Amino acid sequence: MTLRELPSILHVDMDAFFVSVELTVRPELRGKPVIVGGAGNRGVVAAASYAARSYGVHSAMPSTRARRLCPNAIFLQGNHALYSEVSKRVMAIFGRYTPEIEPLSLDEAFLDVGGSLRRLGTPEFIANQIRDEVFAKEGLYCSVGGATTKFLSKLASEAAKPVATRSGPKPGLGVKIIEPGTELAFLHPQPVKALWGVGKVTLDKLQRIGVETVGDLARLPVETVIAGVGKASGRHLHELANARDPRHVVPNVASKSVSHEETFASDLFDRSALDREFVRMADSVGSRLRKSSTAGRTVAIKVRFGDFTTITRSITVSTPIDSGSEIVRLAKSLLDQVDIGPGIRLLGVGVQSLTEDTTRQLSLALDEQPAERRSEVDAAVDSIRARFGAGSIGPAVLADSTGFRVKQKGDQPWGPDESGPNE
DNA sequence: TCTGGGGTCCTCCCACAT
DNA sequence: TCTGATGTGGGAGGACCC
Repeated sequence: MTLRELPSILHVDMDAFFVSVELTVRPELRGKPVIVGGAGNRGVVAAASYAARSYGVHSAMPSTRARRLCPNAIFLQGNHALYSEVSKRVMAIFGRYTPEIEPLSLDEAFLDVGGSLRRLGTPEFIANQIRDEVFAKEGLYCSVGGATTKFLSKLASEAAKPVATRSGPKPGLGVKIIEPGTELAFLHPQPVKALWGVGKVTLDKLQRIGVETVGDLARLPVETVIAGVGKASGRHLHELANARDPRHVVPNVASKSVSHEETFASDLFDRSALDREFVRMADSVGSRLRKSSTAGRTVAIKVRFGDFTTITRSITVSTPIDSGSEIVRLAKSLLDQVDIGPGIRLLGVGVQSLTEDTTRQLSLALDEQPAERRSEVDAAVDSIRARFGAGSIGPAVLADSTGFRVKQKGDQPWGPDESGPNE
């Protein structure tokens, strides 16, 4: 086998990442059922220790249910900034093995080590080195999968993970490499739910045409799959089921949107309260856009009512914007068209159609602050925050006795706490 | 059971331009 | 000038991912 044919795409997945990071700073919780997530009635589980998982708790589960399943679970609110910092250090470790890194989230990434094989050794050797180094430097375990395609390497890392059983966690392989020629033997017995892109709805559709395993799907004519689940998804899933996945590892993928949304501890009925939330969220979105030197032309709002029905409204303008006040103005105009009578459970605002062109439109409206003046103000605010912290300055409407209650990414990541409405 | 937050991508519909 | 086909962009909703 030549170097080119080796399974050089690795997928590295941290094991129970958020919980494991917490345990490095709170070792007294080791072995206990620990849950990172929203502890309030509207919260969800973001990560569960293997001890908690043995009670049936898993991520994305409503916290109320998790508490019922595991009454002695220890809930931690989570520390997004810390996880983000640890994640950066872990990614830097990956960088010692290859520059071709595509992070998927804080706790997982694809690595193409094809260019490092001659220097460092086989994919399996590199995978083991990465595991050892991450554990030695950060005290965290990860599972690594290797294959000739991204999708298979992801499935392989899944197969290498520890498993929670009633009698406690069972260690996994740690590293699983799918050798060329054995792909279909590995893939076809798996449940079709294992395919990337098969969720509840698609699973129902596939089951209706008699598909239970990946092998079942692979053996069907592609036209049958397309008739069952639609064109794009049908073609894509059929390719994956036959172990064909041409996607490459792409480092530095630019974001396509920036948004902030929040579920309130109790539904809001008051438009002025919702407007204040918009100011807070838009301030955060604008600040993140400017930090990444991007701006966007489309402002979208998301509204979820008390009965969980969700609507979105959006508006596209001719010139990219990155200023909180402009985002608020457009978001409010969108919300004005919505009947808030039933009560609002969640409110969100985001900016899409991002571009690096932050050229500003000169304002023609007499009652508005000119755009060029606004950008000077934003720049001043950004530099004050960089020096004195996020809460040192903000829109006047957000001021209280303790400073400015500005929003930052990950402030309230897994639902509102128990302390009542977010006011 | 009762459902978070931050994203991406797809589909459908509509308006408009060619 | 009218009509239909086609492409494109915007808007909305939904599925899915971690």
